Amino acid sequence: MYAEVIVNHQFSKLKETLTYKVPEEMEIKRGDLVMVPFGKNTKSGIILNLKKESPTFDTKYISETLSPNIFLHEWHIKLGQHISEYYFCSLYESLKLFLPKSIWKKNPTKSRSKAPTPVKKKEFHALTEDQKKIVDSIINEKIPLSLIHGVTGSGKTEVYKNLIQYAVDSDQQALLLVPEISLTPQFVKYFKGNFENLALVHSKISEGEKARQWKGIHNGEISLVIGSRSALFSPFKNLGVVIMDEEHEWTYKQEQAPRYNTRDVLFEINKLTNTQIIFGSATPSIEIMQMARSEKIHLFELNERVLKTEMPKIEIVDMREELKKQNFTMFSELLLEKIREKLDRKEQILLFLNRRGSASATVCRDCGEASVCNNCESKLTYHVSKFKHSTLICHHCGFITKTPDFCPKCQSHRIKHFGLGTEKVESELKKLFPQARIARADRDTMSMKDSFEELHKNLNAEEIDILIGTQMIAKGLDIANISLVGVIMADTSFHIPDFRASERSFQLLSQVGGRAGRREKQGEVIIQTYNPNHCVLEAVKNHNYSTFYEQEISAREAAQLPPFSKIIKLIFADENKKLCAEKADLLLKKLADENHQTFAAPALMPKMNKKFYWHVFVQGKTPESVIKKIDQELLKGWRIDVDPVQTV
DNA sequence: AGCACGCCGACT
DNA sequence: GTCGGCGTGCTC
Repeated sequence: MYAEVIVNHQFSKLKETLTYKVPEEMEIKRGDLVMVPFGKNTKSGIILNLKKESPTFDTKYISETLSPNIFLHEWHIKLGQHISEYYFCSLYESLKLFLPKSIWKKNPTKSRSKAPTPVKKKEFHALTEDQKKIVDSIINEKIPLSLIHGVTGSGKTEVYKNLIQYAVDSDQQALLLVPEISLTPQFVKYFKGNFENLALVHSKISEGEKARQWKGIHNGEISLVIGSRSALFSPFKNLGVVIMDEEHEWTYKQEQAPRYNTRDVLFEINKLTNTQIIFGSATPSIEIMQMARSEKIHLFELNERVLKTEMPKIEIVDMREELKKQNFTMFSELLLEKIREKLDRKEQILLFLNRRGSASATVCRDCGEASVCNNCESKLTYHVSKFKHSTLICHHCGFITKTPDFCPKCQSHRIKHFGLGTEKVESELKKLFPQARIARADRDTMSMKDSFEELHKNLNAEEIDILIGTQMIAKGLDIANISLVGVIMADTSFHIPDFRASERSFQLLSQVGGRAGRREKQGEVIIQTYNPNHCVLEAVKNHNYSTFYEQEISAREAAQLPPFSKIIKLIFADENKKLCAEKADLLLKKLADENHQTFAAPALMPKMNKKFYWHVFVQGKTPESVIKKIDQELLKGWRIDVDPVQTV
């Protein structure tokens, strides 16, 4: 008996599967994990097929097998094959997604499994009529793919819980996907009372624990997995339902090879296993809403908040008018007035600015020289309070330097810091409201693992009056006493030259706004901007996803952008600037195809970490066919990003 | 990517 | 004859 084994070798000339002899006494089946001799070493491999015929060349024997207990199910292999074809990676690379490194270790991990502590099941909240309708139809009509479009606070989580409960009760496994690790603890807390055999799966879990979880999920002991996108590849034995919360989040796209998109992998899982898939979001991606509107997936709407509270009242403030009123600060009169009012009423305030640091540009006022990072060719950000001395930090590579006392070019002492960031907002606020307890949440203050949970705790205990933060405070905060959200400058995300800039802005602003007035108090949102007539702001103000969607989808159709076409982005990076441009030019010439648009451009951030970046785009109905025609030699060194989430 | 193999020149 | 330098090609 011979076996075709998917081996982790990196020789492009060699086939992906190598043929090995199966020893007489060894029991092997498709999907089994084995160790095989390769050259002088032993490599790990996965059995793809078995066959009787002897090949024409010499073969070696499989040296050992990790099975029978550890193996991949048929749908894992099928999914791996799909991913490898669709995302242009090797079979081993795609199947590796299912296999934590620790699974290959021979010594069986000591089962440190705590005996499942039987918990008294918490009472389920009674579902509202709307919630119940959704749960019932998904279960009774066995709807394969659904999108729940529900406003913030409409109780999507309770719907998820009921769907998961149903799957678990019918002896199936369930998967709940969340966009970020920092959001998992609160979900775990929420679900722990009801589901004992729960595993929390994400990339930061230790290798030993991963192996233990793997076995538990594989043999069916674990019935609910909560995790980030990598949890998709848990070895479920009998998966009944997958819920993908906050469907629109970009973190669902993997940015290293294989560059898969969670949403699209779920469609494939549904095809392969009939698992029911439920997407949930208050601001669904344009792509998924288009599928819902064209009835490729079922659409459910939850338009009312469970507690019947009103949606927050949103006001747009034109900052140009503030300038005319001689107000040169970053706070409009209205925002200051509201902050005072809320502080008086002992209510909490959230201020949002999607930029950290104190100033985004440092310029010499005599010669105009600006501080630029040598590794990245981008401007350095001025930080005052991060270290003992004020510093200039590169937000791309982490380069840090002391703020110069004089201009390195002309020795002038007249150095000015322009622009603003969260750190600056914090220091200004402290001057204006010295009595208020002010906290800041951005990558500079939240380095520690559980600071987010601690922040949540402090906010709940009302130990913070004003929280200022970057997009990390936009989601996940559910604080009863927050009644005011202020967006310091909404414009930061409008002008990014990406066709999804509007969509992203809409989602971000809606999400931040949703932090206000989540309980009985009426929430208020103040959005400061220099573009008060921007169509995104209009839609955000009126909580009107539909008008935003209509506008956006027709713009996409007119420009034949996704979902009306497909984009593949090819990336080349090298320390040699000229080589990048040449490579791009060469590839572009070969890719030329009358049915597809192709173009090349340096990346928006043309140099990062000493390397220059160039992009080549292929756009059309079937861009993959154009790429498949190109010979491998030419694609050497290029990274391929199918359905890129960023096109700059 | 290593590593063996083999072909050729230099040297005891 | 034989030692070693490096170019070539193989890894089931």
